[in-house]
Parts: sequence; C-alpha cells; structure tokens
Amino acid sequence: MNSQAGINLDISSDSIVDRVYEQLKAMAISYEFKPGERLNEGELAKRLGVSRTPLREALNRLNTEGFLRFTPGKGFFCRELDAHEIFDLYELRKSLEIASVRLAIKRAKDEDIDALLAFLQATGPDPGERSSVELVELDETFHERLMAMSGNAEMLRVLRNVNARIRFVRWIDMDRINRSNTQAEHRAVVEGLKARDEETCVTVLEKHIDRRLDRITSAIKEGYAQIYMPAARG
Amino acid sequence: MNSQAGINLDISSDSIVDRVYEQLKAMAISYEFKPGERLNEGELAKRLGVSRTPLREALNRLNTEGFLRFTPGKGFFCRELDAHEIFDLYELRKSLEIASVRLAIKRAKDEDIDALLAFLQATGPDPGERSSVELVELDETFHERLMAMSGNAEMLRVLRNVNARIRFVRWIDMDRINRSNTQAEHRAVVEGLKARDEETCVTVLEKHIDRRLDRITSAIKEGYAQIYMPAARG
DNA sequence: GCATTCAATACTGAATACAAGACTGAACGC
DNA sequence: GCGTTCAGTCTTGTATTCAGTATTGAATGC
Repeated sequence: MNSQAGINLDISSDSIVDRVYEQLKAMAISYEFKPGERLNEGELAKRLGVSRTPLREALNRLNTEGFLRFTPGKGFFCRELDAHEIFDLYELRKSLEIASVRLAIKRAKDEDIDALLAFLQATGPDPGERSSVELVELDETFHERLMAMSGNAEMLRVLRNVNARIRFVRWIDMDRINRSNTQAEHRAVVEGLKARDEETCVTVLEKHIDRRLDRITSAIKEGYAQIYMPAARG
Repeated sequence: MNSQAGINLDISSDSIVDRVYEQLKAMAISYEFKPGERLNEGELAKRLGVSRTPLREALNRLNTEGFLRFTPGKGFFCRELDAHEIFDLYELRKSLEIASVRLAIKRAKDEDIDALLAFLQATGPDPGERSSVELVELDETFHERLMAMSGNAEMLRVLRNVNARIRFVRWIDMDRINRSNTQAEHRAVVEGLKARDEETCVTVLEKHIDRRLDRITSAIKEGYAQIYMPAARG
C-alpha cells in the first residue's frame, strides 16, 4: 500500500510540447481565446515560435482534457462558456470530494491531517490582500490535499482536471466569497476528519461546495463580460 | 435544460487518427502490448500502415486517458497491470455511480426508466451463451444508461473512461460472475429508481460494485496469465 | 437585386526528412 | 576481470512539405 503522501501526478519536463501545452492551457483557462473561436494552427504556431506538429500534439491533449473542442476537418475551437457544463463539473467535483472524504476518514494518517491543519494555519490569516487568482490556488491546493488523503490517485487526477476547467469561473466567484467563512469551513472539515466524524465532514463539505454552486449562474454572466474585456489582462 | 437522453459523447469520424486511436485502444485494453513494454513508433506505424504523425496523435490521446504511459525522450509504454490503480478505478467508479443514482432519483424521467427496464428485459434471458466480452459490454451499457439519467454529461464522460480502463480485468472477472444475480441487482436498482427510493438504490448499487471489487486481486492474477497467453486471442 | 455556382485561397491532414538525444556494445584502462 | 568510456545505431522530437478539403468571394444568370 503506497502512502497518501506518495501520490504525485506531476510530470515535469521541458519539451516543446509540454511548454506549448502549458501555455495553451493557461490561455484556454483564462479564456484568452474567445468562446467558440476557431484556433488557426499556423498562426498559433508562428505566435508561439514552434511548428505545427508539437502544437497539434498539445492541442490534442487539451481536447481530450476538455479544454478545447475539436471538429474533424474544421480544427480546434475554444470551448463555449457553457453554464450547463460548468454546473456538471461542479456536481462532479462535489461527488468526488464527498466520496473521497469518506475514504479519508478511514485511511488518513494523523500526521497528514495535522500537516493539512498546519497548512490552513499558515495560509489562513490572509496577510494584506491576496488576489483572486491566489485565493483560488490556495483553495484548490487545500481540496487536492484533502483528496490525496483518500489515497485514491485516480480520483485526484479527475479532481485536478475538473479544477482546471472551472478555474476561470472560480476566479470571478472568489471575489465575492467570504474568505474567513471559507477558512472556517475548511478547518471544520479537517477537524471532523481528525475526529473521524463522517457526518460532520460530509455535511460541511456538501454545504461548502453547494454555496459556490449557487453563484455559478451569475458568475458566468460576469465571466462573459470579463472575457470581452482584454484590457483586464493586458 | 437538455434531456438526459440528449447526452451523447460519441464522436464518429473516419480520419486516420481516429481509426488508429481505436485500434490502439483496443490493443491497449486487451493488453496486446505487454505491461511495461515500450512501443516503437516506427514499427507500430509500419504495422498499422500509417505515418508516425497521426500515430503519435493517437498515442498522445491514449496517454492522457490513462491507457498508456509516456516518458519524454523515451517514448510510449504500455501501462503496468497495477492492482492499486485498478482498485482506485473501481473505487472511483463506485463513487460516481452512487452519486449519479442519487441525482437520477431526482431527475430521471419515468419514460427513460421504463426504457432501461425494457433494455434489461430484452437482454436478460441470456439466450444460449454470451461471451464474457459481450456480457461486459451489456453491463457497461446498463451502467452508462443509468448514469445518463443523472443528466450529468461530465460524470458520464469519466465513467466511460474508467470503464474502458478496467475492461480487461472485467472480462476475466465476468467469467465467474453469477449472471442471474447481476441481472436481479440491476433490476432492483432501476425499480428503486422508479420508486424514487434512494436508500434501496444506493445500497444495492454499493453492494453490487463491492462484490466485484472483492474479486479484483485474484482476477488480476489470472489477468497476468492471460496476457502472456497470446493463443487465446489469435 | 438575389441566389447559385465556380474558382481561388487558406487551412487542416498526413507524410517525409532531418536533427537531437538515448541506448548498446565493444574496446580500453585500471 | 570488472568498470568506464566512446562510437555507432536506433528512436524520438520537430520542422517542412505536399495533398486534400472547406470556405469565401466574385461573377453570372435568373
């Protein structure tokens, strides 16, 4: 049985494909491409300073991961900002997290739980002003570490994919979230985990995610506004 | 709100990449490649009668979907028959199915439920002898249709990926499954769904999947045997 | 004035060619 | 005899090229 801490899906490499992949993913996540826009391979390749071959490999990866859409004979398209899809992804995330915390209650090592508490402690006070992007990153890290304690690498893999795909919406969403509330809920989940109290964990987590789910519709509307204001990104 | 029946992730095309992708996936699923084996791109390309370019696109897809492993500078490798990974996938599947049936109870249309019952009726009697492969296919179809009734396309997408990755193990597993038992359990879930009885659905489904989970370890051992007996596949 | 068709252009799909890096085997030194 | 190093070969990584197809725009006919 491998340790929870041993789960690591990182693949670090510096090949051109990987670099292009990361660049494109960042672009796709931040909707630097307009929803529905077709991506011109030649132009993109020139812009990124690579040939079409590695570019297409990267585009294909992003397609299978759901960041882009591909139509044979037509090419790659930026995905639409589909409210239903975002909703589905949130629902998927909720299901995964609740299932994983149930597993974590049985499997998590006390030292890992304490480490997560320490992480919350360290990142909690919110010194000065954190950007929305940073807050989402911290939030994702917390939830991924929580899931890692389930010991299930496949669930973690899916969660990471989901998180990346809903990240843009969350950037907007995070602006209006009560940060200290979030912090308290996170702590409550981990405390519940430490006490091996399944009901508390599941209940808090469920509400915690549901609260965000409620705001999605309006967040998406704001999303559209932000997408069409390139000034915000420079 | 789009209909449950409207969910369709099929992308049918006849491009070389798609064809090669399907061929490779079939090969990967059936472990025609030996676990851990490195795939020689040039040789594979020649064997499949295509150039390396579309082959690599297909290989990349399979890598992101977890059917193959890729190491930069080294190439593509057949995934190991990892008991822990299979276990994780089963656990993921169980989590997804239980979550989705809860959603289906709220959302499924009676006509869709009846259609699924009809499907069970039609495929139930098991005329003559069905092969293990066919049984798995029927089983997957049932579970995917059940999940489609949750209305969540993303969960369905993940389930399909999971199913494909554990298919090989299930072929072996299915041999020793009590078919009429399975049939009865499937029916019980759908009946529970029709009655909007969450507890019944979840309980039956949980046991249904757990029962398979129990056999995985031994199934994997047999799997190794079958992998190294190419005669069985011709 | 509008629709339809044809041609030109541009883009994707795939193959080939070339470069860079990894592995293998032998030979040399310790 | 064993280890290390170097060279040759093989494989992957990327670019370029060519072919096929879709789209767009203009011109002609109704």
